[in-house]
Amino acid sequence: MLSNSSKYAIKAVLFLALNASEKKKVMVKDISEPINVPQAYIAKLLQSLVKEKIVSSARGPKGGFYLDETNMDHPIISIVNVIDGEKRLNSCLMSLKKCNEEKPCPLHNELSASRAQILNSLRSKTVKDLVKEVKLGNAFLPI
Amino acid sequence: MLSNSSKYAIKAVLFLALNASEKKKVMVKDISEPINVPQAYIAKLLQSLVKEKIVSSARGPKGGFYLDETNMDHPIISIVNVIDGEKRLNSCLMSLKKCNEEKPCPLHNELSASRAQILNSLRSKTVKDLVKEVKLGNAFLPI
DNA sequence: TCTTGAATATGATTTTTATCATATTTTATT
DNA sequence: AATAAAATATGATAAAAATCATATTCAAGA
Repeated sequence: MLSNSSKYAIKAVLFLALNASEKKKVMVKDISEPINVPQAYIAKLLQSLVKEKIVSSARGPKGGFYLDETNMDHPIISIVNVIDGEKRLNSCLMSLKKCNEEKPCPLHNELSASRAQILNSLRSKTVKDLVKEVKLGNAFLPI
Repeated sequence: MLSNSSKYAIKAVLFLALNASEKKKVMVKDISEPINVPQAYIAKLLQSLVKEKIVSSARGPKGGFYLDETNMDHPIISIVNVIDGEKRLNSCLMSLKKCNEEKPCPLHNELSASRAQILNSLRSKTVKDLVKEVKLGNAFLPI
């Protein structure tokens, strides 16, 4: 459903949300280690996110990555869309081209509710929402 | 969530359930075309399924693939397990190694219900169940 | 028993995804 | 201005997934 890259990207964004700020930017090597993703790899992903304004960055000394207020309000799905593209989440579980509500595939009726629920969560939950859960102690960000 | 290969395999199995029988075996080329999957590719997938007794086959003239009664009773998840391996469906959405009920990742609480629901469907619905839906006209098997 | 039609076994190729490496650009600090 | 510290751009390599090709084995029918 989600590529490895998307999962890594989500982890990195949440890590930044919890550990960085405009005052305290964090550089790639200090992100890659705690979230356990190769440095050059996460660097590339972060660059894509910066280009789409999901993440903020600054170069040079004292530079690094961080999230500003508007970054915090992005829904999780926007991360996935940047990394995996929009269509990945929209393909039928059985990848039947014609599968839809009128002509559902045999798994459609069975799975569409859960699928919709997942999409809805990814669409409605923002970075800020998830961070709040971690801060409240209802969720954790382990490796 | 499911690989292309798994989706193809499910399609092929359903196609066989609907169009083949011990009396009327269907050969690869007559499967690959209607389900729109390359012949050599689906052949390989079918071979794996035969080896695990999800699908039946016979070689030589009048040979081909088909499902017998016990084949029809397999849950859909067994197809996925053969093609993708068991762990694919069991990895955390964020691929955190330590994510579980006690230490849920920030998406866990949000998504685990839907995930469980999907797994449950794949586990409980058999080939026969899905075929029945198609025969009743509640579902369709288009390309 | 010979021929032919089918699956099967095996492995090669291509494409996609994941990963690694490095030269370039920008910016704070001296 | 010069230096050094960071991201950025670009592209190379590796691994995995998808696809293609073919020689072998088995079974039916003549």
